[in-house]
Amino acid sequence: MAPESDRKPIQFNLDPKSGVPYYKQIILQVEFAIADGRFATGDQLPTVRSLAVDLKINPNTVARAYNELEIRGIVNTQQGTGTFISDKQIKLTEVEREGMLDTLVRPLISKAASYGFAMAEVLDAVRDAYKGIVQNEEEQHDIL
Amino acid sequence: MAPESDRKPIQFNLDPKSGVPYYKQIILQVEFAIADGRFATGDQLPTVRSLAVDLKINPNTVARAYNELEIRGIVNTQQGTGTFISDKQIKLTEVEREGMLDTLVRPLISKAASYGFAMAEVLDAVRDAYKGIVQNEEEQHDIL
DNA sequence: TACATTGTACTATAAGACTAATACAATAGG
DNA sequence: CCTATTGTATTAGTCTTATAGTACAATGTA
Repeated sequence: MAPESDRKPIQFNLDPKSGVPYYKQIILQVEFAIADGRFATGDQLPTVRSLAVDLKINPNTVARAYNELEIRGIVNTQQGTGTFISDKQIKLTEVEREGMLDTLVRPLISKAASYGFAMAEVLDAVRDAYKGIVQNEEEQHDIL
Repeated sequence: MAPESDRKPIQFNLDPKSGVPYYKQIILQVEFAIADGRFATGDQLPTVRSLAVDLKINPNTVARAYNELEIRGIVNTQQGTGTFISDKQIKLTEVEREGMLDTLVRPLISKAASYGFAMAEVLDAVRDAYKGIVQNEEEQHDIL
């Protein structure tokens, strides 16, 4: 067989000492890989079993991560076939998008403000973080 | 001038169904009250016991919340006296501040990006959230 | 000192989170 | 159809979290 041996298969790795549960580490790595372009629409994720073997954990743990990703609409999964990055990168209404953003941003702001961070500082930090992500992108000019 | 007794004592309330643990709800409410000016430097928080009675929970749960707040440097606590909003609103070095912000911002960005939110959208959301907070402020050190 | 007020320590327990073992079910392809 | 491959379901074990009960210790003040 000529599998995807020529495509860099994306390196997952787990840090058992981090305190962050395995399934969450997987979710984060997938999210991040999408964000910086290492995963694109339609790409197949490693199979539940292969990734489980690779990471030396139980398949169920991988499955759980994939499941949450599917619930969030980030991946599509089909039994017998595999799990793939969602074609229609999240289908939310504008209202839902706003709400989602608010949900993500609000706790951050609450904490940042009580720590005395000025709005400008937070804005800069956000810009910096995005800069780090966009470095790998090529034809994703306007995410807007 | 208004002594503490007729200053609105800040209304705490808990939502048992939210899934968010009590002690975290208390922490968040204190953080938020600081952020929007309802708590200012030097203010005394309700005593462990009084708040426990008020919320109908165990004093230890309140104590835990106050403890975490103290660890973060947000309040000062003295046995026999009470718990107070920290005078020196967090004493972090610049390096620590940067690291802290990064820690707060990074997960947000990772998620926002994988949901397809553009940087500009996130920036707007941050501005909006800060606007909501600043409404109550008056002569508070300018958040720039 | 005496005492009321404040936070703290220790312990117990119930609930939930996390992972794994194992067996099941759907799909693709010969 | 078979069968290998994929994800799924069920169950259980272990650990951590969250809260409470109860007793202790420090502080301020008369």
